[in-house]
Amino acid sequence: MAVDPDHVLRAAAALLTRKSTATMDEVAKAAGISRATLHRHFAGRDALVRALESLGIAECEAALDAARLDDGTASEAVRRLVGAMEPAAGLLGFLYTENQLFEGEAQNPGWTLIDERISALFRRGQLGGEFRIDLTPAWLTEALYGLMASGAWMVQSGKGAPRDFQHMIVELLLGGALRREES
Amino acid sequence: MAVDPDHVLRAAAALLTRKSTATMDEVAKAAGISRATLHRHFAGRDALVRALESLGIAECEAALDAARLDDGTASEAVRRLVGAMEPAAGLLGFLYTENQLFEGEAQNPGWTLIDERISALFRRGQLGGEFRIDLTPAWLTEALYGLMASGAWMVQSGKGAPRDFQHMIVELLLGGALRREES
DNA sequence: CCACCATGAGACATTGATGTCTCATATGGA
DNA sequence: TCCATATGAGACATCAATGTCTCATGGTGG
Repeated sequence: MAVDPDHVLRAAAALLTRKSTATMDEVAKAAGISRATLHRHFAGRDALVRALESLGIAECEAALDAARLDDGTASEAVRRLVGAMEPAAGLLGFLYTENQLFEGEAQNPGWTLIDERISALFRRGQLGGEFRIDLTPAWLTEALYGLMASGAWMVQSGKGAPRDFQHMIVELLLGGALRREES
Repeated sequence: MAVDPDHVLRAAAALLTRKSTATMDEVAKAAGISRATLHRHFAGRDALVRALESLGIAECEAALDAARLDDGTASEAVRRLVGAMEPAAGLLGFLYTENQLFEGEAQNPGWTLIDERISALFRRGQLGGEFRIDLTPAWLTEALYGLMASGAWMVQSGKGAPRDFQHMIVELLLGGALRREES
């Protein structure tokens, strides 16, 4: 009888990931509940998006924890991170574009934390001589987001296989497109 | 007296790039004309977006032509392409996200042409032994879009300098984050 | 079995954007 | 100068989404 708010959020995320302009009615249908009930749990579209943002932040942090960014080489950590974030990639893409609208409003500080943890990973790789130093950690972080969004889009549109997601992103992000002799 | 439709389009592109949900009223104000006049030139929001899409396609094709993708090494061609597309990167980012809404409707065939030209460039690099072959041209193309969108976002939000745009994208796309002995 | 409570369905007003219309004005050309 | 045309300003109806409300229902716990 009782609606599971988490299930509703996941359904909303799945729908809004594909169609970011879906109405509350469509979200409710996607979650298998009525619009009235949806509105009882989330006071409005803003509240829903904020809840999705919190969910996205939580999943990112869980992925960051699971990836153990301080263990092993930075490259291995990046690979683990991409793999751990794959399930949340679609949601991340939605929030990534959606947050550009919140111009005036303050950005959720959770993102800053996440940015800093990922930037720290790239910085660790640079200090350890593993990563090149002419690309800033901030850019590498942003590029990781962009590549994950592109990867999620490719998988979602059927242009790429889900099993290639991690490989595509990590290989391009770390190795680049150029063919190397040594490898 | 006569309104320059191209000027209106550029103003609309500049605004919608920053705020993709801007109303027709805001677009009109940004272009310095009244909403009535805006509506006289573009029969509605759909028509406006379609016109922007045509503009984006035209600018992309112009950039592709200017970059002379068949000349020199593929790497050099990629570098020229990114530089040539930089002015249109913001508009591209807008259309890239906006077009995800056109689910049912057919995608403008112009994009397919552009995709194919860029894919062909990456394929040329692979056949010439310049690019690695474990990353598909389709993925490299998509990644290029994603990185350009991220780069445009960084520049636009003030987190990155415009003069670094081309370098950031090309170096990451081609060389990757890993430090190389040979270079 | 009964009371309770969450839900579903739908009506309703509100809001914001849109598209259309009219009219006054100003600009440019004949 | 005079006319044609494009524009600006604003009124107006329409539409879609939203938020709120009521009421009936069905499942659950006591």
